[in-house]
Amino acid sequence: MKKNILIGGAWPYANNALHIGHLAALLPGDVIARYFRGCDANVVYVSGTDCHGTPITLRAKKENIEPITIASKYNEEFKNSFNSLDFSYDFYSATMSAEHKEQVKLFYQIILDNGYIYELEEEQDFCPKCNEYLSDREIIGLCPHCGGAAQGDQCDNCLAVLNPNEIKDKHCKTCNTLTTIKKNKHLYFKLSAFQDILTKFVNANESNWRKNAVNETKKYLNLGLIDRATTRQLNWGVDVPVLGYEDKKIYVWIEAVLGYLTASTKVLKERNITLDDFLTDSSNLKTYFVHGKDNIIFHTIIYPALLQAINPKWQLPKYIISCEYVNMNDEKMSKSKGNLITIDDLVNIYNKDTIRYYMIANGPEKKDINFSSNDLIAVHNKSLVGVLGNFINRNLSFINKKFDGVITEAKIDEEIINKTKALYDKVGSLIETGELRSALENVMEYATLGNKYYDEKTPWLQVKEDINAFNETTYTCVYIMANLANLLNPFIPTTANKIKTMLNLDSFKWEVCHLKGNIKINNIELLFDRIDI
RNA sequence: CGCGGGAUGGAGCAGUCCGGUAGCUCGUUGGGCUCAUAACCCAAAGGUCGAAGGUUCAAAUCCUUCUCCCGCAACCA
Repeated sequence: MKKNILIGGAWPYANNALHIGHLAALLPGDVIARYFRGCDANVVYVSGTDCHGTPITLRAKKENIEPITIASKYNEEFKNSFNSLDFSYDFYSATMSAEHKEQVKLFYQIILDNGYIYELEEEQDFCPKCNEYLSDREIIGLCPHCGGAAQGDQCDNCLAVLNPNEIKDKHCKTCNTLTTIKKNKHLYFKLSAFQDILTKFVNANESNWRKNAVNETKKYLNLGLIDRATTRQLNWGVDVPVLGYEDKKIYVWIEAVLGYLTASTKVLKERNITLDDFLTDSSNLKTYFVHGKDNIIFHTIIYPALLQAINPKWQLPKYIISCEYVNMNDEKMSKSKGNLITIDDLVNIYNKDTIRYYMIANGPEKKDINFSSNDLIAVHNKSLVGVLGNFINRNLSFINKKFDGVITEAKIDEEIINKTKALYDKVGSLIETGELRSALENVMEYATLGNKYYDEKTPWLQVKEDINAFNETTYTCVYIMANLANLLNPFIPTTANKIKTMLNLDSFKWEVCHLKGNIKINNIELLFDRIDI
């Protein structure tokens, strides 16, 4: 029976271009997806654009355009950016799509029917001039502690975290009118009902989650979960399927994470599998969620609680692959500092596999990393040109010159065969646990081994003295190349494909590639060009 | 006591969860090779793993205390 694998990449928010931080956070998902496809698993790799929410509506208001214009623009941009780096989503969705909205409403109804949503009337800030209820971030006022300017739930002056109700002298951020208080009703999700089950859930998965995810989740659980509003006073989002809530929408963080389910449903439908079967069959299913550290609790608390509320039999996230941050020269990346590098910036300058390689080999798996283009170039020249590219090129160009591109079948070195077999297991299990840096490092050591082997055997002498020995050396090296292609495919697929094409070999499998017969090399090309600074 | 992250040869980092001869890349020095994109291979020098205590046969790794550095409006992985 085929393994079922669900991989959810975080849904980028349609308000700014994708940058290298997104890349670092999301790329592991693609590596894992490609790996499991190589293992012949039933992989469902989904993501999409998060289109709703307050920031987009505020921006639309400011620029005097419709929110959908902004969301559509970024949605198209995101798709192009992901494509340019070979992301292999089975489906890349968008929360503004009709399918998503419809299905979210159904899920909402189920949660409601299961008794996890209740109505609460409370007082909310209201701007009489705009005639609108105001969210925290639409309010400016004075800090009750220091008297400084406070925005939303935080004081800019003394950095205190405030209860929005205690802010003094509140004004509407848009029109600066003094706010009034008006009663408003919202629908709340009984998150607190899941305190125990989520606590057990974290403890049970501690070894499969990144450390930051475990710590962050426990922190929130220790504070005690509190119920959260599922509705927002907005006109851009998913309708609330309840009478009397026509002027509100479902809160983004409730609706967006359900995108994993709505997008998966679409993929599974094409394969004639129901979402229910897929998620219920826990012994055969592994689920991965891939995102940045600021997204942790939405994937370890909110989403699991929603799943439980919909169907307690469904598997909760098994692997949480939550990364740390990418900094620029020790400074936090930010738009206002102007040190933000977008994915498109990178793709315009560098080979896509160089970018993928660098972001995996130096990814922020356990702590923040510093990005610098000099570092990227150094890694490119050292690892991709010097080790990988050189190993393949020195072999093939020699064969091309001396033997017109024909590699004669010969005995493959036993020791190399054994090492190769072991490598698939080792790298495979590292990928499965999300340790991609280490996985890739192991693969590259294999290429280094190739160079070492070549030097020790001195085929340039063997060719004159002992043609049998020469053929064995060369055939063994080609064997290493063929397996390198397999092993590298999850990480740098374009390059892996080039290797296979040069060797006239076909598809990728996560298993030892045995060679047979003579091999005719296709016209060889350099895998990577050296970058001179 | 606000929260979080960090401190490992000259530089940048891995190893810390699951204790067992301190590892990688760059740089430096010397050697090898000439198949290869001044690429590749070998070797040497260089660290009491921020400090102090503790646990242990054994600590960079576990526990306690301390010092120093960095991030924490918004955008945002």
